[in-house]
Amino acid sequence: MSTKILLVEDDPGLGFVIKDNLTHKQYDVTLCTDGEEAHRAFFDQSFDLCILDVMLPKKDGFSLAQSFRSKNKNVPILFVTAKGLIEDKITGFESGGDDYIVKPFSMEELYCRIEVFLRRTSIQEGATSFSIGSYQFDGNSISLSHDKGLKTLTQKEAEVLKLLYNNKDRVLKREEILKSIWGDDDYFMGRSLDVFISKLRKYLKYDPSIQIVNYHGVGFRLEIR
Amino acid sequence: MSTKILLVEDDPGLGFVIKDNLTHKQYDVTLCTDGEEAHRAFFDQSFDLCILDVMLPKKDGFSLAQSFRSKNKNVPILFVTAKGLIEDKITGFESGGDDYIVKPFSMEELYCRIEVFLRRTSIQEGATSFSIGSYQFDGNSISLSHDKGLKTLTQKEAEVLKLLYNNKDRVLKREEILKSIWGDDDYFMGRSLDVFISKLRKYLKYDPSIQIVNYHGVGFRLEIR
DNA sequence: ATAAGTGTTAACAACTTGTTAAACTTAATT
DNA sequence: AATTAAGTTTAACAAGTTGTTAACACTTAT
Repeated sequence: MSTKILLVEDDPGLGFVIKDNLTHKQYDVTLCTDGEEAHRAFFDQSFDLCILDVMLPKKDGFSLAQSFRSKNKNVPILFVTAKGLIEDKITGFESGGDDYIVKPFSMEELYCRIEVFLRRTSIQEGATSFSIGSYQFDGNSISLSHDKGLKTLTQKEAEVLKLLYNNKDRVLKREEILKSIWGDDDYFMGRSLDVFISKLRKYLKYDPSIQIVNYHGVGFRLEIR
Repeated sequence: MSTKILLVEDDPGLGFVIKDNLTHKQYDVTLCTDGEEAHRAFFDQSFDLCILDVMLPKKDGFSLAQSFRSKNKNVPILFVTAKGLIEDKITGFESGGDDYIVKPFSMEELYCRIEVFLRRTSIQEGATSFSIGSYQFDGNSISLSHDKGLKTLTQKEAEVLKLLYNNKDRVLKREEILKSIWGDDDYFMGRSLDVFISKLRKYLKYDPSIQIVNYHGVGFRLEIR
């Protein structure tokens, strides 16, 4: 299934060009030319990514984004802005995963941004329930079950475990984990992460084929043999 | 070690302001006011990112970028352009990882771009893997594998090996290696480098067609026959 | 022949990580 | 409003890893 993109752009010419280009790149693009139409589309369907022009006729991109968030806290939103009303608002909004692009931009640039953006968020998403060795993680009750018993994880324990699981094929840099879960990266957050790794190892100790391996000075990798 | 940025901007006032701002953000900025100076700096040291004004007195930003690429095919370059000569040329250049920013821009915006940019390239970098003779280097787990076994390298060992590999067609000056990996160049760092070369040779000894050759008084070159 | 540059090893200092426990924060309950 | 409880962060210390330095042997250039 292809990636669904909601594109909101009031200039019909530009909107068409962008949609056309992205469609050729195999994205499934829905184009809306005003805020209300976009609102309906968003609450009607589900999208992997939204591209919002900040300056729209009735409802501006920011308030639109705000209402999107009430349905889905995680949709990545890429704002399109003209020079001028840039950062103050954008950085203020900054719902974590969002990004922006300044007009005029090339299609190539837009395409790059989208790719980077989707990769970034897909890393975080991934499966919500999964089996890991002889354990079973249920993303709904955020609990780990095993013959030996069931342990309900805390929110953060679950986030760390999910992130590790969704990247079990590679080494996650400490910085990546911290930015992704703690939102920032300082010495104490780093120590906090170590505490969580320590806890997770304890929870997972009944299956020695599961190892959270440290790469000194780099980060961690979940290995399941 | 902080991120090294080469900033090329002919307007001394603007150049100073940008440098000053970025310096406060903990970047290590080298400012050049013309193309020739920039060229020297680039071939003398090594940078994590270049910010090039497109309109420069003698040599314009694009041809400068082209010559930068002859030394290093991977440096991310952020072009600064004035309104007008934007996309056609830029998209034409399109060396993959490059980006551009339109004047006038705010420091905040520049800062955002740099961050996104560096994050993008650092994610790609980590995954650098290559085969070297009968060895395989995995940039993710920073390990060297061979029939004879697997050796996980340290961060610095991996950095030195990667640098050598990426420049296997030429002699790397000691100074270049030191500035690039140690960030500076003094007697003891030089001795430290020798220790690392020694270690790498030991790790690579099972394939005699791989040689780290010393060029007396100059530097090293990785040769794979 | 001499001085400067390089190869190698090993000891030590600096830093990173693992772990436990105490301190703090927040939200719910009495 | 005070008490409890759960979750997270900070502190402390032990253990492990890495980078630098010093020392000495060897090589290259003058």
